[in-house]
Formats: sequence, structure tokens, C-alpha cells
Amino acid sequence: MARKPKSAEENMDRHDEILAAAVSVFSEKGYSGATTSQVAKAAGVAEGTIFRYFKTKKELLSAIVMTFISSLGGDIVLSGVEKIVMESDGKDLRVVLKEILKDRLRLLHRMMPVFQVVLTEALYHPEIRNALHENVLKRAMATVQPVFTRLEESGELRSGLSRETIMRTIIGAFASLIAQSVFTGMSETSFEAEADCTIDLLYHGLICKKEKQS
Amino acid sequence: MARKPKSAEENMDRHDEILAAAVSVFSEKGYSGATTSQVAKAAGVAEGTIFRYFKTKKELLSAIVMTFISSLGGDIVLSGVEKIVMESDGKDLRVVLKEILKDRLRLLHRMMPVFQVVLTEALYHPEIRNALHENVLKRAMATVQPVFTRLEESGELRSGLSRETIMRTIIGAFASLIAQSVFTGMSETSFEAEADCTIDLLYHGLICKKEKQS
Amino acid sequence: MARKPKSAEENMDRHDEILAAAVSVFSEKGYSGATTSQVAKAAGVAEGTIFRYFKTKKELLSAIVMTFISSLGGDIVLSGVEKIVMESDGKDLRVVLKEILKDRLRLLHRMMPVFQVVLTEALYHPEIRNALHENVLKRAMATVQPVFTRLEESGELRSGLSRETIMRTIIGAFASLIAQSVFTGMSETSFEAEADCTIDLLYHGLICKKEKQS
Amino acid sequence: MARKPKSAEENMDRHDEILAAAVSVFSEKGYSGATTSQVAKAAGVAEGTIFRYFKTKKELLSAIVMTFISSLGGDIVLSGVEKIVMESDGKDLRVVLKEILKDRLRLLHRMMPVFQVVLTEALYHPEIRNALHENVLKRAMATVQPVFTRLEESGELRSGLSRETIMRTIIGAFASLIAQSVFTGMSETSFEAEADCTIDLLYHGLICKKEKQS
DNA sequence: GATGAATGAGGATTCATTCAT
DNA sequence: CATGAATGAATCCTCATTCAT
Repeated sequence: MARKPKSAEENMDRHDEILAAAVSVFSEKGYSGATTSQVAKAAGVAEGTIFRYFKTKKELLSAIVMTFISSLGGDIVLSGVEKIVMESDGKDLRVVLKEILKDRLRLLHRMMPVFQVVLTEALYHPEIRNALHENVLKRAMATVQPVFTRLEESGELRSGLSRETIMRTIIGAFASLIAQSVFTGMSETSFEAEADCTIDLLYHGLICKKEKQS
Repeated sequence: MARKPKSAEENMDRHDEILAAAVSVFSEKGYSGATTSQVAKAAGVAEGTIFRYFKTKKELLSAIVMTFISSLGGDIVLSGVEKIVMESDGKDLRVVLKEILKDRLRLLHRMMPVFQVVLTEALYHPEIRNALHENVLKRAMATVQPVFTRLEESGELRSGLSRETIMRTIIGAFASLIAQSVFTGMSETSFEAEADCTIDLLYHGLICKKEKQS
Repeated sequence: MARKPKSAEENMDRHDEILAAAVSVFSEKGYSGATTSQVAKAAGVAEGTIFRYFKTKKELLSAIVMTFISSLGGDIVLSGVEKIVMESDGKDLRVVLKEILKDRLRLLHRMMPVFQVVLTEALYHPEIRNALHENVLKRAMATVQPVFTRLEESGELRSGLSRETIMRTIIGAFASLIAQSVFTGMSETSFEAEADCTIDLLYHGLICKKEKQS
Repeated sequence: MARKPKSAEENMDRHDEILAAAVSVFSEKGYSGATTSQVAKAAGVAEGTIFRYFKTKKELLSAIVMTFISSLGGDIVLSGVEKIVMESDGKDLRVVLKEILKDRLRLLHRMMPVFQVVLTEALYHPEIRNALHENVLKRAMATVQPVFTRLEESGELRSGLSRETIMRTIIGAFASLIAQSVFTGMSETSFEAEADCTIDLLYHGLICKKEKQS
């Protein structure tokens, strides 16, 4: 890889600094409620500089959404889950779920502001919704499939549960937990407890009781 | 030019018409993204008229939030659930959950836009979050308590599940279903199927499998 | 003025109430700074009612100015001075000046708000200035002429003083006293003292000192 | 960082251009009657530019008032009078008064519009009145004191005249002359004549006729 | 007549975007 | 390239005026 001139490298930095600043500001005031001048201040650049990297304010938002999608849906990020899934054979579902949840949570905490911005905008822009659906949800489902396939094949999974429903319910349950933890500032330990409890609930909802383990 | 003189009774309507229009516009573009002129157009009134009824645009938002909270958290609305809860004794939990879900869903469909506006703003305004927590969540939990208390007393409820976790998980699971149904335009019947499936999952997650206790 | 029919008389009342309210409001916030709604509230009438009596806000101002001019310049009002002037023969100028000042002051205190409104507007509207000049100043001068004519004829008035200068100086001196008394809330007695002192100054400036004064 | 090779200078200009335009427009239509768009046009800038230099329209007014007060009350400006006063020893009071009047008049002609704006607003804002009183009137009186002190000590000043009254009367007399000259567009020569006449009047009102020195 | 709700042109102010330096 | 002053369209809001009741 030939080294690019310094200025190009700096440009990249600037680009990302502005993006990061925009995420921070947008997540605090919302996209429409934020001003480019606030973003500029947060990024430590002049207002005009923003428009060198992003033609319009809207493009700045798009860049955030795209970044989010590709980092959440992209290989790099899902790989954490992928690894967990691949190594899940024979493990108790509860353990696997917990691992996945913790992996996702780590990510989400890091990305909370982006997440908030993207979700909010998704409410108002179907194309963002679609992009999320295609690139994040479907991918996530595909990644996790093996776990359920295995459970199904071994007859442990209760019958009558569609994959979609399962995924949706798990996501909903986790999402509500994460939301609560983010907004109420739950402690690490009580989050753990709540997580275990939630997983336990889901586990029993999913697994067939063959009276194997109590 | 002065126009549209109406009876005193229709003044109330005017107020509500503007409110309704605001909900509609805000839910489409977000509060900050919407303009008072758009609201006026949607309400079929002159822009100035809005400010006869709501001193500022912000007050318009507040009115929406308040309306939402009091109609969702208020007696009238919860009474649907209350009735279900009161008559739930002896019924299968699945049936009760289904009834509650359907009741809430009916309401939510009617209020979807308000809901969206309020939730979005709640992301950015802690005081709205608090108001929702105090007036909606707590109330809802209190209303549903008897169901779980009964299950607990009869030993049907699996042990180790905190009320909070149960409520959160149910809400999360339902919310994700409703969100999907709203955004993907799920059909009535497939919604029913999904709902049954979700309820089934939750039911087995909640209930102790010792067979019916007698 | 011939009396109008009763209904018209009642109209006059309303008319004057609104005018009085307008004076009060305009004098507090200035013409442009005041709103017709404030005037309406002060007058205890509906906003629309104002426009029955005065086609526009501007006309309301005109009416105030006209009222002022005709009441200050008109017979009724000047007659106080006229009487003083007519009875001034042989009196000491100081006494006459004092009487005039006191007469004007009484009037001015009653009319302070109108005065303020009219003067302020006069700054911005030459036609008001002209009207004031023609109808108030000239008249006032004409009224007071006899006093100075008499002094001149008796040789008491110092030579080299034009009537205009005399009048202007007296007016300026009195005006500054009144302004101070109005804005600083001078007490009745200290006002008296200041007035005597001012008159004394003017008197010696006007009168020829050949005579021994006792 | 933000270096301003010439922009420092130009900024000042811009700032002052807007201020000057505001003075001009406000003095023609009054503060409330003027619009920021008129000011912008008069200043030859876009409307938005005004708000880069003055946060609000009101702040623009404040800036005018402050400028006025500091330039009228400030050392630089009073120094003209101060010099006259310092060099007044032995001179005839008439000459001194004339010199002061001419000095002030020159200033006032230059500042007439500001003056008008400030005085008008002073009518409605006690704090402006106070500022004027403290920073202009008191200062002016302090500056002129020596003249009268000297006269008093030499026994030339008629007894029974308080300093306050003297000052007020002189100011009122001069003010009325200046007002007339400004509004009627008096010629230079007739102004001179009127001024001399006014001064003569005041002089004889102030000075004791001992026929000593002349 | 009197009312005051409705109007909408117009005002102050903001802010994304441009461009000369 | 970066800057930030300048821009002016767009926004929220006001208020004189009208008119159906």
C-alpha cells in the first residue's frame, strides 16, 4: 500500500472527526434540531470546512447512517457473533444467548449515539428502514440461524415457533433491556442480573422441556 | 380577511384539529423538521391561527405529549386492560396476554403517529421520559400486577423472574411485533399468527411446566 | 358644538374611552410599540370595536394629536392664560409668569401622556410639528403678546430681545423644569421653589434694571 | 488562528456601518417603527449580517445609546467644553456661554439623529434616563461648575439662584434654540443672532448689575 | 352595534451554504 | 485546503384588520 500524501491522511482524519462530532451533536439534539455550526464547533473546525467533506447537512446524516449500517451489519462487527455461533455447538442456549447479548451490548454502548440517530431517522425515512432491514436484520438472522437450526434438529426447540418470531422477540426483549439500562443508568451488576433473568425467560420460552435439566 | 366563524363548540374542534394536524405533520417530518406553516396547511387554517391556540410551536409539542400521556396513562384508556385483568381469574395466561395485546394494539394503531412523535422526543428530553415512566409505565405495571400475583400464588409462575423483567420483556416483545406490523404493513391474519406465536413463547417462558396445578 | 342625538353621545363616550386608553398605552410603549389589542384591553372593549371608531391604528394616533392640538391650542385651554394675561396689567412680571406657569403646569400634568405621545410623534412627522407650531405655539405667543407689549411700552423690557427669543427661552426654561419634575418626581414644594428661582432668573434677564426694584 | 490582516479593521467598519445605518433609520422612523430589513438596506448588507454584529434588534438600540452616552459624556467630547471652561477666567460670561453653546451645537449637529433616537427611547426607558443623567448631565454640570463658582466668588452671580436651576434653565433655553434651528432649518446667521439674544437674556438673568465691570 | 376568532402580510431571527481570502 | 464573514431563504411569531355572528 503506497503511502498517500500526508494531506490525504489528514483529510481522512478530518472526515472522521467531523462525522464523530456530527453523531455526538445529532444524538443530543436530533438531526433537524442540530446546526452545522454546532457540529463544526464540536469537531473543532470552521463551519465551512464541513462542507468540504460533506456537500450538505443531509449528506452528513447519510454518511452517519451508512457508517452505522456497514459497521453494525458488516463482517467485522458481526464476526463477534459469528464466532460465538460457530463455537456454540453443544453449549447451553442460555450461555450462547448471554454471550451474544454481551457482545452486542458492548457494541451498542460504543455506538449508542449513532444508534439513536439512525433509529430516529429510520422512523421518518423508509429507505433507512429498508437499509437497516436488509443489511442489519437479515444479516443478523442469517448469522444466528445455525444456533436455532441445531436446536431444531436436536428437537430441543419447541415446535410452532417461527424463526422470525423468535428473532423478533429476542431482539425486542434485549432492546428493551438495553434501552432501560441506557436511560436509567443501571449498574453493571444489576444489568447482569436482569440479563440473566431475561435470558432465562426466553430460554424456557424457546426450549422444549424434556425434563433433562431443571 | 377574516373567515371561518364558528360556534363556540367548534372552537374546541379547532384546537383539536390543529393538534391532530400537528401530530400528523410532526409524525411525518419530526418536530424540528416540521414547520408551523405545514401544520397550518394540514389543519386547514391560517398560520396565525395556530398561535391563537398554542403560544409557541413548542407548546404545541407539549400539548401532544400531554394528550398522549393522559390518554395512554389515563383511566379511560387503561380501563380496557383493567377490565381484562379483573376478569382474568382462572383464565389461561395466554388468553389474557392476547386480550391485553389486542386491546393495546387497537389503541396503538389509533395513536401510532402520536406515539411516534412522543417517543422520538422522549429520546431527547429526559422530562418526557420521566413523565412516560411515571404516568404510563408504572400505571400499566400496577394494572397488570394482579395477573402475575395470582400466578405466583398459585405457583404457576416460574420462580426467579422479577416482575420488572417480566414486564420489560413482554413489552419489548410486543413492541417489536407492533413495530414490525406498523412498518411492514403486516396483514391482520399474519399479525394474529405472529401474536399467538409470541404469546406462546412468552407463556412458556413464564409458566412452570408442572402441568396444571390442581 | 351642537349636541348630537343620544346614541351619538354614547358613541362619543366610547370614542373617548378608546382615545383615552390609546393615549395611556401609547404613552407607555410608544405608538409603534403599542398594539391595538393592548389599547382594546385598556379601553375595556373588544379589539374589533376600536376599528368601528377609528379606521386604522394610525387614525387613532391622528385623533390623539388633533385632540391634543385643539385642546392645548384651543380657546378653552388657552383661556386660562388669556385670563391671566388680561388681568396682568400693573402686576409684576414675576407674578404673571408664575401664574402662567402654574396654569400650564396644571394642564400639562393632566395631559402629560398625550403630550409625550404627541411630542414623540412630532419628532418623526413634520406635519405634526407644523400643526403644533401653527396651532399651539403661534396661538400661545399671540395670547401672551400683550404682556410683553405692555412691558415694552412702559420701557421695562430690556431692549434687543426679540419676541421669538423671549418666548422660546421661557418655554425652554419652563419645559426643562416640567420635564425634570415629571421624571424625577419632584415634590410640590421644591417644584415651587425651583419655579420661583427660574422665574426670577428669567425676570432679571428680561427686565430693564434702571428702575429700583423694591 | 483566526488572523485578521485587515479584517480587524473591516470588522470595525462593518459594525460601525450597521450602527450608523441603524441610527439613520431609527431616527427617521423610530426604533419600533423601523425594520431590520430597512437597516440592512441602509447599511448595504444582507439582513442576516446585522445579526452577526448585534444579536437582536434591541441590542442594536442599546449599542446606539451606549455609543451616544460615551461619546457625549466621555472625556473626549466634554474636553471641548473643559478647555473653554479652563480658559474662561476673566472672560465675560456671555463669551463663555457662547463658546460652550457653539461647541455643543457643533457636536449636536453631528449627532442629531443619535440624539433624537436616544431621547425618544429615554422617554420610555427609565434606565436610559438614568444613564443619561449620570453620565451626561452630572458630568456636564461638574465640568461647568468652575465658571459659576468663580462668578459666585467674585460676587457677580445674583444670589438666590441654585446651581441646578441655573443649569436647567440654560440647558432648556439652549435646547429650545437648537431644536428650533434643527427643525426649522434656521440659517447660520440668524442662529447666531438668536444665540446672542438668548445668551444676553440669560446673562442678565444671572449676573448682578453692579455696573462694575463691563 | 359589539365582538373576537380568523387572517396573512410582514417582522425579527436562524442557519445551511457559498466564496474571497 | 481551511476559514469564517456574508448571505438570504426560510422559520417562527405578531398584530392590524376584517367580518360572521
